[in-house]
Amino acid sequence: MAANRRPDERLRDVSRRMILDRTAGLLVRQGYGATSLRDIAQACDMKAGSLYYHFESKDALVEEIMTEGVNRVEASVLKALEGAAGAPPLDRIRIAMEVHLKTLHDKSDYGSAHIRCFAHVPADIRNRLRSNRARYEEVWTRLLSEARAAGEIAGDIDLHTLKFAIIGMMNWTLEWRMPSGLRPEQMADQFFRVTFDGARPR
Amino acid sequence: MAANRRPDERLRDVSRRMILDRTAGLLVRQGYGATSLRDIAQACDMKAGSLYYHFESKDALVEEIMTEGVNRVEASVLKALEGAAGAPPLDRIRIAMEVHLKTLHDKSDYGSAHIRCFAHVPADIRNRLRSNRARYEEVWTRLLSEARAAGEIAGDIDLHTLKFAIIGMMNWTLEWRMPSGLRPEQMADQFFRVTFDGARPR
DNA sequence: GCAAAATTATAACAATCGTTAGGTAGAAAA
DNA sequence: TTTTCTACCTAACGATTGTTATAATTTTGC
Repeated sequence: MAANRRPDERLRDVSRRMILDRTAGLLVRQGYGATSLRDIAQACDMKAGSLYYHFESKDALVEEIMTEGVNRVEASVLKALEGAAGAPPLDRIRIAMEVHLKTLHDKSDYGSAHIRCFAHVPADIRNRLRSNRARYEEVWTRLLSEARAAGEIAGDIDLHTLKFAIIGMMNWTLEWRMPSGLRPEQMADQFFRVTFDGARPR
Repeated sequence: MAANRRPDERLRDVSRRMILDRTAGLLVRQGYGATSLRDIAQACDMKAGSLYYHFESKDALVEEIMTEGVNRVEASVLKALEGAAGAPPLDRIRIAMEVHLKTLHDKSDYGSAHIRCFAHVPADIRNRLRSNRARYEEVWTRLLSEARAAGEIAGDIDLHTLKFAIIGMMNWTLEWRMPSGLRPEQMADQFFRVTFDGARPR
């Protein structure tokens, strides 16, 4: 297969990226256990054995996808926050929400694969992924701490719970099945409004 | 194995319940794909073939657990709501939150198994489970509609999004790994406060 | 165009999967 | 006691799993 590719990138890299991309899609739709190497190979127009030229094992392939899943979200959020360095804490939080949701719902499946498969992946992988998760969660811990320091969060709100509430409602959007038609920016807007202003009329 | 049992319940029922209970635990911890019938049998001090005396197939066993998962949560919530029939809409929502969280975090694993495994279970099972989910979600749709009718929810809040936000943050508590030490009632309290009053100081 | 290197295919392996048929031990019923 | 039924076991089945060694095929460098 002679795919179009820039002369400076090796076929190796193209195939490797394709395998990662398509496997991520299968992981999201079928889960870790139900996605066999033969499924993956078929999705890549290859044979199962050939995958071992690119990856040491199925688990190594899956782990790379899931690690990249968190890393992509974190990188997007951090980049957006750099662009809003001096902004008020609550604005920064709203931006982080929007970027998190946008990244989760873009056409790539890395972030979704991480969220969907985390609980079902072998224990040793899961343990290594935990540190990734923890590192990204610290971004939110920091955002919320800054908002509190600025007096923007009431004293009786537990920041730890608030962090999980925000992350939880965002990640759960992957379970939305209906044709909600809501775009990530609109979700972020609603989520921000609910979380900080409250659903009650003021 | 002659376990203690009331004379009017057959050993059949006891074993069946034990299989359901322990399989639910395995599903939560390992996922659908990684939980084999031999795993299940071992957890029940039985052999794999014997499971077919009680269940028609692995999928029938799993489906029963996951169906019961939603049904238990729904039944608990509905019962609690009956007990608070005349209460203000927002109080009823707070009660529903508390019971939902309590049921998810009690010692049985049916609800958690449903949430954890839904995305990875065979498609035909998932399709049948969808109607269960939908029926329970209607409880929340109704709760929120009543609150809006009572003027307790601001006009620019999308009820559909709010519903998923609440359910999402509650179900995501299953992913909390840390020793948060927070009891379900405290989670419910925090979630209710954030969702309806907002994290901002008033 | 030719040799070397890079990439994929082939074909099998041991292990494990869900499932089934037939057998067995013990309790209940007669 | 004898018979019947209940609950489980044994042992295997075909299919599928991740994985590997080896062979075939492209692609690249000269």
